[in-house]
Amino acid sequence: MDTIATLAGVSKATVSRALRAPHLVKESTRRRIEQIIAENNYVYNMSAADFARNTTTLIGLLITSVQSSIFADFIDGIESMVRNTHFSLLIGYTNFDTREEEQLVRTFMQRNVCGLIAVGIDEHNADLYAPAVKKGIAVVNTWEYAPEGPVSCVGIDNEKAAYEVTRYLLGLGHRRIALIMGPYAIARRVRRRYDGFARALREAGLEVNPDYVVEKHPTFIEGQEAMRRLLDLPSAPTAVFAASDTLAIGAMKAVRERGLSVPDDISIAGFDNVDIACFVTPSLTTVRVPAYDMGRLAARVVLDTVQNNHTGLHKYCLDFDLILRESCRAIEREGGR
Amino acid sequence: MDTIATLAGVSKATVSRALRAPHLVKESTRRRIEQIIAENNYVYNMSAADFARNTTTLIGLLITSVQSSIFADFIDGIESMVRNTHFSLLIGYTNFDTREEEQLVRTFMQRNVCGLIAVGIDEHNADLYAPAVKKGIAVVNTWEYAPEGPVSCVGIDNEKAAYEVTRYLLGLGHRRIALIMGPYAIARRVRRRYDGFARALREAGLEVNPDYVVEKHPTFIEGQEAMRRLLDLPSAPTAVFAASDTLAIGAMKAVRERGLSVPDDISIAGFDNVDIACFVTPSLTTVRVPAYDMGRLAARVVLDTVQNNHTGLHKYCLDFDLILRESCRAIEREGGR
DNA sequence: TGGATTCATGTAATCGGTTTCACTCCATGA
DNA sequence: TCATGGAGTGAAACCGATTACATGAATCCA
Repeated sequence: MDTIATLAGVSKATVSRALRAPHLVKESTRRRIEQIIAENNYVYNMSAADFARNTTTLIGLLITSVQSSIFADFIDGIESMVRNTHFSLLIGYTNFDTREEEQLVRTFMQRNVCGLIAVGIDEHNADLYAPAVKKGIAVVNTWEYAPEGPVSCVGIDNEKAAYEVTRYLLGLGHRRIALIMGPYAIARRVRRRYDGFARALREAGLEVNPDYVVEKHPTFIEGQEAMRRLLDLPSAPTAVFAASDTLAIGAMKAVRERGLSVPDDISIAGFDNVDIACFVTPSLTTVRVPAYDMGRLAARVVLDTVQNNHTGLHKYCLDFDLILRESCRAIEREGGR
Repeated sequence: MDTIATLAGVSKATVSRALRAPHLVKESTRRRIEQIIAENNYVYNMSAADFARNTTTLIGLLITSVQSSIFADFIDGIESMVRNTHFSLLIGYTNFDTREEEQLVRTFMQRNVCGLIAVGIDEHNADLYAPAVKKGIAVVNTWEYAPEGPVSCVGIDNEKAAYEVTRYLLGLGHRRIALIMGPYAIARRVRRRYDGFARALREAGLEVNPDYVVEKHPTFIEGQEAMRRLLDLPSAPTAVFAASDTLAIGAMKAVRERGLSVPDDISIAGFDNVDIACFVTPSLTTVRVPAYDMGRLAARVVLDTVQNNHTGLHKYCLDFDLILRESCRAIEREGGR
């Protein structure tokens, strides 16, 4: 930059301004500087700038893993906001492990990120993010709408969504309804889905049968395993609410391998509406989670906070949709089994 | 750090060494420093360190998008190597767009990354990475094994894989074989798959029918569209090689919606072996691409180069496997249609 | 026992931007 | 005509680590 300054016959202060605050520099000067920069293929040193300004244009993302495809949508959304800005995205996996999460937050703090986007900041790890908040970093939690939480959030009402799915299954006449979900302890969003499921049953005068609640990591294989276990029960469920499409699709396979049919013998509903949901047979009844929009909005909250110095918390609750397809059917024979 | 130094009764040079090169500091001193750091919740300023050392511990990743699930595996692999190191992963989407790629490389250079991992550095954009190579950044191309390329690479022999799939379909008696693939111009790995497909046909005394080659972006929907087009042909193919599982699964839906059966009426083979491939009905015959290992290895090449100052190019060719499942079948009726 | 070597640490320059403050110049309006 | 103010720019301090070099102490070997 010193070289550029000399060549342009100005001070490096002016060069710096020409790049970061062009409105402070005379039009002609700015153009001269830009030309000289282009001619001398000078590379702006963002590390130096970050250091001098004691902040960066890095946004840290904390996510369990990108495997679940719904998370890919989410990242796409974030990326679409970040693209064409001078911000960049740092990605870190928590692997469903609080230790890793601590480690990542620490790393991101050391890297002086200007924002943090997380999937699942819960009550018990909120204080993990407290130093970041105190430092003025824009922290945004996603997936679960938590109006009372200590950080900004962009999410949906998971309890209500699960409630509505369960209500739908009840409305089809099902009484023996099982739930396959992510590990209960893992995240508030998971617990909220359980809550919604339980509330719908309760309101219908039913109890939650512990045998009908299976906790599994959201993969196809574990969905299959969960369903096998349910099918082995003396009184198998007639409907299954899988709290992710991945689990649902795995469960569908388990049903097929027993020679049974979805939805004739067992109805299955999913959650997420990933792309594949309408390409499996039967196509999957599920809840559309606006993951892409959630990502966009979360990124926007960060950019807003940073660029416009917009302090204060943002709280967004996005809509979900119940998407009815072929995998659920009204129960025909009255009286069960 | 000055504060820590004062409290510990040493110079900040010693503090710095205690953190970055512990072996240079006496055991007792190091422990005292560490304790004081813990007590005073000091946050190491990586920006400052990066600036001082004129390099970073950031690795830039250039990828089209993480949508294709196979890329999620890939990133998982990278992440698994990066985790528990002091390196971090910067992610950037190229969106199948060379402009974006240029922009990203520029940004990553400005951010002073120590390594770049890319999916698809081709002949025509190799010079885009030349400045990075010249600067000493570890650049690793992935997916396609290119022994003669100007950068390190970790990939598979896409030509051979496509050749083997096509040979397999020919071996089942198919003669009217179509190819659905990503946009031809997009990447060498795509062209190589075409080459392998064409070679197998040629060796069997067949010509590539231009109507049988459909270029689509790798999504379910575009796979469905491609298959519809093929089914509308006066002489539809009896087998389809889709150059990604996503396309294949989309194609399977198009077949079903015409009331036809996979594999009874049409055989379909995919590429990638994504998780879902064995959960669809029929399960998908495909090529296993070792995406996770590719990611791990690519990251390892970067870390090796940076940590051990290991210059020179690394070239790795990984194995693929043809995975036979239910979606392909020997043709029964001789003489076609 | 003296010289060489190694270990442990301190001193101070350095990295390349940003930003505050000061200054000049010129247009404006009373 | 002169005070005022804004636009445009420069000088220089500053950010917080790293690291080359220097120094003193301890250890080793002949």
